[in-house]
Amino acid sequence: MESALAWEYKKLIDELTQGMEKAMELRLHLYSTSPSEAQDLLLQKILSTFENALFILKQGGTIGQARTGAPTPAAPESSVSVDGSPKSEDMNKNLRVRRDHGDTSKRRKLQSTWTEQVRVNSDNGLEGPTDDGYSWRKYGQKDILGAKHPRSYYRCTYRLVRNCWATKQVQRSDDDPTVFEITYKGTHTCNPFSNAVSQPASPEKQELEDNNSLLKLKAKNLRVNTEDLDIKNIPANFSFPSACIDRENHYSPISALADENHIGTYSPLFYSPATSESNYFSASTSQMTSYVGAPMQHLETDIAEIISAHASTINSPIGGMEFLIDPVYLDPNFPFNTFGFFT
DNA sequence: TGCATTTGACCGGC
DNA sequence: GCCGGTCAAATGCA
Repeated sequence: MESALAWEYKKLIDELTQGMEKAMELRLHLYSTSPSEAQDLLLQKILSTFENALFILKQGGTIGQARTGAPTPAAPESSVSVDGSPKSEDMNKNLRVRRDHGDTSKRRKLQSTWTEQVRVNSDNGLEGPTDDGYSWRKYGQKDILGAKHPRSYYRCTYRLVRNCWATKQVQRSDDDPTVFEITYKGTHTCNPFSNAVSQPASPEKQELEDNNSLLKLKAKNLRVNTEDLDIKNIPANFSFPSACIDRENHYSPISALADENHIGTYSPLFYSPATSESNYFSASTSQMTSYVGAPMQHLETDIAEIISAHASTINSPIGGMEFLIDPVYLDPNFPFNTFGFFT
């Protein structure tokens, strides 16, 4: 009896996942023909419906708890530790200032984790898995015992400036080098509502805002990518716009990809070009930085101390909203007419 | 020059 | 003591 239920449960998830993947494919095709905003919105709603259903299933019906129960990102280790006093042993060694790993590991323990496998097509020169819509910065690589390939560690680019503690690990499969196992840890909080720092409008961003067809621009990028998928020598600097930036711009054409983080069951469809497994992500970071117009490293190192104390406070009510990036999730009172949101 | 990546060292858990 | 995960200085790149 239980096994039958389990089978039905699994079947249901499979079906929903398949439906979601097909919707994603449809979106991909749609973007190759410059979709209208209404079409895009409709697709987002379709995807959100699938996401909701999958999420509810996976959470055993405790969607509310799951959404709000996602670990609220803890504040950075404190403003003191960012530039803070080095530990004595460090002082005795090479003067490197280190953070309190204890807090980090505690936070990691609290974070939700899920894994997905992504196959890439090495024939067309794509050696890395997908750009999942977020902006990642690589912060480490390790040789793993028993693994043929090193594991790469990524964290959200906006970790400190927006207190977003999402990380992911990417490991190339031993058996099939075209398969990457991506482990996500934590959820993104780098949405527009959690702006701890108001980003100055860069010329590019202003141009985007002045240009009333941000959507078309995004679609154009998407179209370029889909075309490039069919050719070799894909421009190394191409990638999808980041969902973070999309959110910054109040637009999330790939929000479903972003939300896959909360589903983790279907394979993303968008592949980023890459030269190696260690740098295949976030080819769009420079592109995105141009949107943001903020020197991230400086923000991280210089402003982090300033904002870190406030970020948790600012973000705390937002932490539970990290699943709300799709309209379906949004509170009815959410200001859809916010500048640039679906406009 | 600014930013992302690389890489060796460090830390906590087991 | 080993190992995975993270940090941050050094390096590379546009």
